[in-house]
Amino acid sequence: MAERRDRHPRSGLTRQRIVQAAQRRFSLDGYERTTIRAVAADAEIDPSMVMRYFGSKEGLFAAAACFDLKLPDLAAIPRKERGLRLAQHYLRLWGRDGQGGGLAILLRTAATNDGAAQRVREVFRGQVLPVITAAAPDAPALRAGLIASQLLGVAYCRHVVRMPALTTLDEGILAANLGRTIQRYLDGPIGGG
Amino acid sequence: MAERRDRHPRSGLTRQRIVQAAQRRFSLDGYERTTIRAVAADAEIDPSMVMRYFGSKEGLFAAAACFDLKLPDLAAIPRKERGLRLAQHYLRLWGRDGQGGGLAILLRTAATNDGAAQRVREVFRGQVLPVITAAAPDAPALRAGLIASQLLGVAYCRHVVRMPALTTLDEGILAANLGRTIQRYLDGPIGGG
DNA sequence: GTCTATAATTCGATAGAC
DNA sequence: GTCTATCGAATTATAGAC
Repeated sequence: MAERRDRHPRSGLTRQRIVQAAQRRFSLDGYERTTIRAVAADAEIDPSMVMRYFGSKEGLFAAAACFDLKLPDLAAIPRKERGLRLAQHYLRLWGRDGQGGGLAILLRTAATNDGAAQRVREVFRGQVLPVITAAAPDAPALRAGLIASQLLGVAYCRHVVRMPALTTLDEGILAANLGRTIQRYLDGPIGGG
Repeated sequence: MAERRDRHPRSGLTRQRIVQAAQRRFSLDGYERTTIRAVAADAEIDPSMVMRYFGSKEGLFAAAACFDLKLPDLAAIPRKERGLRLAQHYLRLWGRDGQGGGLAILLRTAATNDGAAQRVREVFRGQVLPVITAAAPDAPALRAGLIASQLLGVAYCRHVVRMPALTTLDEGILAANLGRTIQRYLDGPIGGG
């Protein structure tokens, strides 16, 4: 169904370019400052085409903001290495472009858009929590919440606020420190004492 | 100079009410979604008064977003208690209203406003970094950066995204876990190994 | 499928009466 | 000091020609 080039151009390519441009804009500017006009200009098509394909600005955002953390199965990783591996996976996910394959969209947009904040909660509940629960059946929500707070905080400092103390940091050193923290959140003592 | 009530009302009270309303709006809605009209409505005055007092929307934001972390002097705290004390101080700063005495303004607004992001960097450089440097002269920027990432991440998850895993959490347990993490970021091994 | 033109809002900012 | 009225610009969204 994706092979036919006769008759209608099938619009798949245009749609893809709009989504890519939208991801760039949303991740750099957030929801309200991103305009359909700017997205259309980036995609080199007419603004009204965006409306035709996605109905509204919210529809465009929904199409641009579906993401997958691709978290590894912790059961397949030696117990003592899980923290470091999670940290490395997370940092690699963000890559060097600072967009995190689109993760910056949620991180930035969730600050002012309720729909995006809900998406972040869904990603946590649907992707992070199950993985942590499988590895640490006791108090998984607490452990997962602590891990999420540390990892989201790192992304916030590096890619949203762009603190020099974090952006100029060697990624190996950062991974090692985050790894130790996450390791303790994973299997360390967690109770009130 | 604050005693005279004759002649002009001196405007101090009106100004104060505008700033309070602006802090509420900015912290709840972020920068772009906050309108001067809405701030004026909350303050129960005319929108044009906001312009008269603060010149522009940016001027209003600048007046509403000057904050002080009031960090304690770590030298006066026993070495082993510093992490926990910092965590407790930070959580208390946010209080139970979830606005953090205005801290939510920066946290939320920095996501889409460059000026606010710069403010956050200044708060880090001017308030956090010096305190950490005094307590941990080796690699203070790295240690301070890690601490900031964990604490900003907690605030982001609790008060911006409102993750249930963090919002329903007992504050004592949260403080204990953050305290241990910060303590290691403060005086633990930090290098690449 | 693509683009032009424009409707309908909304907002920041200004001018000026009182 | 305070408020009414309004300008000018920008935005989302729609209607319709090609």
